Amino acid sequence: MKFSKELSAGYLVNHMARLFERGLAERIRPLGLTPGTFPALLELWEGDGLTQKELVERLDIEQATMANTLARMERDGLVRRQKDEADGRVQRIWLTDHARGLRDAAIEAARSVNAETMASLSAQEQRQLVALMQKIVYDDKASATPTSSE
Amino acid sequence: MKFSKELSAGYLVNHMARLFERGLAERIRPLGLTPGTFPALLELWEGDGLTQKELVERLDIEQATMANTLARMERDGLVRRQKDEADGRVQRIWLTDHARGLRDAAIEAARSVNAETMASLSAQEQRQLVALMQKIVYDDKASATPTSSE
DNA sequence: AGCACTTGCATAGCAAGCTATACAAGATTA
DNA sequence: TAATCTTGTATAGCTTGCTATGCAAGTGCT
Repeated sequence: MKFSKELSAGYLVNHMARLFERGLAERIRPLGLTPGTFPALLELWEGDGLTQKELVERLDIEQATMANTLARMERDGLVRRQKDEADGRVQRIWLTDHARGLRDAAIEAARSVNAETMASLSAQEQRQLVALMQKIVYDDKASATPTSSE
Repeated sequence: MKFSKELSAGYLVNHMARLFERGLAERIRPLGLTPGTFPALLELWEGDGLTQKELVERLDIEQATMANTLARMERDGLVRRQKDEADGRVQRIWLTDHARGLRDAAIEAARSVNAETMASLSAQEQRQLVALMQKIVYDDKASATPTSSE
């Protein structure tokens, strides 16, 4: 029974994800950011005051992972967590001015990482790749929310 | 300046890699395996007695990461490390009988994860995706050995 | 032989993912 | 109202990635 890593989607996607993450880490390090905070920052830059639960749902990250990421972000002066006065369990997440100020440079960094890491593909191939990945990521999530059971 | 995570290759590839990894973890847990050992196992199943350095080069993993992964694999009875008698610095990695016996089931698990995670794509789209990822992963490595600049 | 340089691996320490579990605040219900 | 269930976060402990650093074993030079 043969199995070639060069043909395995799982193997390739892991390797590819590491390439992107290394590139991003390198580029946002000067900003004092790390890759793990990026998804949360993207959401919060769109509009903060979200709860942890909202972030978890939007990013498909485990709650415990998000709690830790937010703790690091707070430690590093990127967010503040404020108790919701209506519901004492809820912590709403607010960006600091500092985090707000990093937005443009961070997004420019992400753009350039995307461009460089995909430089071996033509523009059309890049669009194809993105479209295929979207199908997997979003269809997969949909099928994880069954209509009948649960 | 807009930036949509749904269109960002870096964001998508990270998300997709987590989907594959979760699927694989679930399926190989009954075998006592974890996803991080998989690349090394694939190489060693092809032929063991490799050095740590050889694994590092073939898998594009940092040396320290590989050292830790191999230590866990040894702890879990998957490999043995034996000093090379020609060169006292080198540790050659040998699979245990137990690890050898896991091969078929593990590869079957990987195959089924690949199939299920990509189930929202047609067979042709799956081939396309793999081809595009190969271009990025292997061209990228090539271009990291520049001929002229940098 | 003795010195510095290189090479192969290990260790420390951190980020970011996961599961399992704890716990306090709300909601429900007998 | 009191007991129980649910919900939102936090914490513990693990894996897997990374950088930086240490160190012992080879290699080369003089």
